[in-house]
Amino acid sequence: MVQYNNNITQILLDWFSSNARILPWRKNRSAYRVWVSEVILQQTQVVQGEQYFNRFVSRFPTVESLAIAGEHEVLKLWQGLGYYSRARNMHAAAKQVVECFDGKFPEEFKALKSLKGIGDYTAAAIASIVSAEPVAVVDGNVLRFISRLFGVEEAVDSAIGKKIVKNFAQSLLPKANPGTFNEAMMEFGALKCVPRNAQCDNCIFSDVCSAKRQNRVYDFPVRRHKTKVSEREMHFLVVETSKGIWFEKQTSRDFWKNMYLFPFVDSSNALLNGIIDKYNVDLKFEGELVKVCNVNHILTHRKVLATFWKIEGDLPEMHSNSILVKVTDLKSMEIPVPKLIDNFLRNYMPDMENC
DNA sequence: AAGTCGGGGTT
DNA sequence: AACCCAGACTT
Repeated sequence: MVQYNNNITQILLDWFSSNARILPWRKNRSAYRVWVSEVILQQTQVVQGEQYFNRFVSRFPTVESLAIAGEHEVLKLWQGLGYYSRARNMHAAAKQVVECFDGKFPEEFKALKSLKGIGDYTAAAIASIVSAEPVAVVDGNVLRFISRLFGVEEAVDSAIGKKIVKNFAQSLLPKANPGTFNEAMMEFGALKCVPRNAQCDNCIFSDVCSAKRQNRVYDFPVRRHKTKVSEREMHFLVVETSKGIWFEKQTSRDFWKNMYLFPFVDSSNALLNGIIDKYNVDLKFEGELVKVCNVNHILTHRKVLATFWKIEGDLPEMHSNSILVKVTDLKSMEIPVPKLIDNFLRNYMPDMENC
């Protein structure tokens, strides 16, 4: 078995040495840069994350520069990438590094896990790649690759199933350059051992792969969890005042936390009074309430049924979470907004300029 | 252990 | 439509 595993390890390393993609975080390596790349790539594909990585390290080349930035600027750089808690946690972690680690980014698994937003996967990735700590990573690619290779029948979205995969991955991990091997497993899962239309013909593991030998490649990885998608009605009010459009920062436990939205309520019944009550503002409106459009915005666990309304008015007093943005500044504004709002601004605000 | 959190791509 | 992506946090 040991010899068997050594062969698998070496075959994968050989494959990686001639098939590794050239990616921006694979040069000028540092714990900081690897950290940025790993967090961006959480639940995010490489092609989507690449440009975000370049912009992020260009604006924040060091952990200190990130720590002293304002959160809204960090979120603005993250805009469009989703899972915005990653950006908020990174900002908090940067401050932790400055305060608790004297500004030097930690490189050991245990220390890394003490930072906000760094769990088992990210700590193992950074520790193995930067300081050659022999800890195996388990991400979506590894779950698929290992569960197929060894025919893991246990559900990988259970604690026991994940542990089984982790143990297999750890058993394959070489003591020399464990980070390279971790990257190789993920690269193989991303390029060859893909979810559908896996490239099993001429696969370098076709003779040893349990799933392939059983002709059950797509039975793995076993998952039991099925995602439930709930619907959520949101009625946004676009208030055009003489000083600009009214935006509100999401501060509740609701999603899109700390991003900016138009003020909204869940029901169109008594919309204006609902807004006035919810945000406790003295909104002086004039003219008619006009429905601009309906938009169905699909998220992973939610279907947002959005309706955008507009009205002209004025806000005599504003609280700290309110902001007015001039119509002419909308396209270059500094406040972070989710994709739903960004799409609305790009698709419908030109019409409003003509109103 | 289960629920929550975005957005884009593939099939 | 359903599933997946270099997952982590809260309850």
